[in-house]
Amino acid sequence: MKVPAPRDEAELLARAEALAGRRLAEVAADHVFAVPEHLRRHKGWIGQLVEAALGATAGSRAEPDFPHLGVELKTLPVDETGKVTQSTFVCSAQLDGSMARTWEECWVRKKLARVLWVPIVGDGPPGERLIGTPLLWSPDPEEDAVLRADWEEHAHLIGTGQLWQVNARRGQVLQVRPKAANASDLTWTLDEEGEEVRENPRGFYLRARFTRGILERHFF
DNA sequence: CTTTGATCATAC
DNA sequence: GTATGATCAAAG
Repeated sequence: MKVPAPRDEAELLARAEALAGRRLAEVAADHVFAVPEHLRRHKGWIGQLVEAALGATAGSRAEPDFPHLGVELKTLPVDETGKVTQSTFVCSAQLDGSMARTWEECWVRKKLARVLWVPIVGDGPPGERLIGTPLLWSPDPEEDAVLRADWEEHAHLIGTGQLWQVNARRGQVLQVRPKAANASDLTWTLDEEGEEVRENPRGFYLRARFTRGILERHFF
């Protein structure tokens, strides 16, 4: 079943709400997706399935899932009580000096400007997991402020060649972690002297605490 | 139980 | 190599 792109936010949200309560195996059957026994070798399976079910324009392009709506789709793994259990990847970090200089123009802020969060309940076999109640969200002023503070700290260190000081312990809600096929995957970055050196690619992630707070504030 | 650092699949 | 989609698994 091929789903056309949603016309507007209301249609997108309505579709997502219609999926709530369904098992992933049912949704997969509708869209001719094979259901893996576990996600060990299929880590992006849930996200891709939900994209198909909602009519996202799939692909590896650097734009929102719904370009005409400016909406990004993120699945959120939660336990039976609705608590988010994992961090959420936002975007990769530009280590080569081409990173945005201000929060206003950075990728993190653009990506998080409008997000459709779709909770996925359970950690058992993927097909048995349930789709939860979706939430169409934008950061409120407090959330934007804390994200900005974290981003500016990371951006400053990366921009001044101090990547070695950046690890996952930094950032209240936005952290920087490896993002690669494996630890031997290297990209170029600049050290403190401006010399090109090889480093592991990194990405920006939202701590589970942050996304947990978003769901709690809206549903409890 | 939670978090950090590492890893998996796929398209281009 | 870059991007998309994330979860795994060891360590705290």
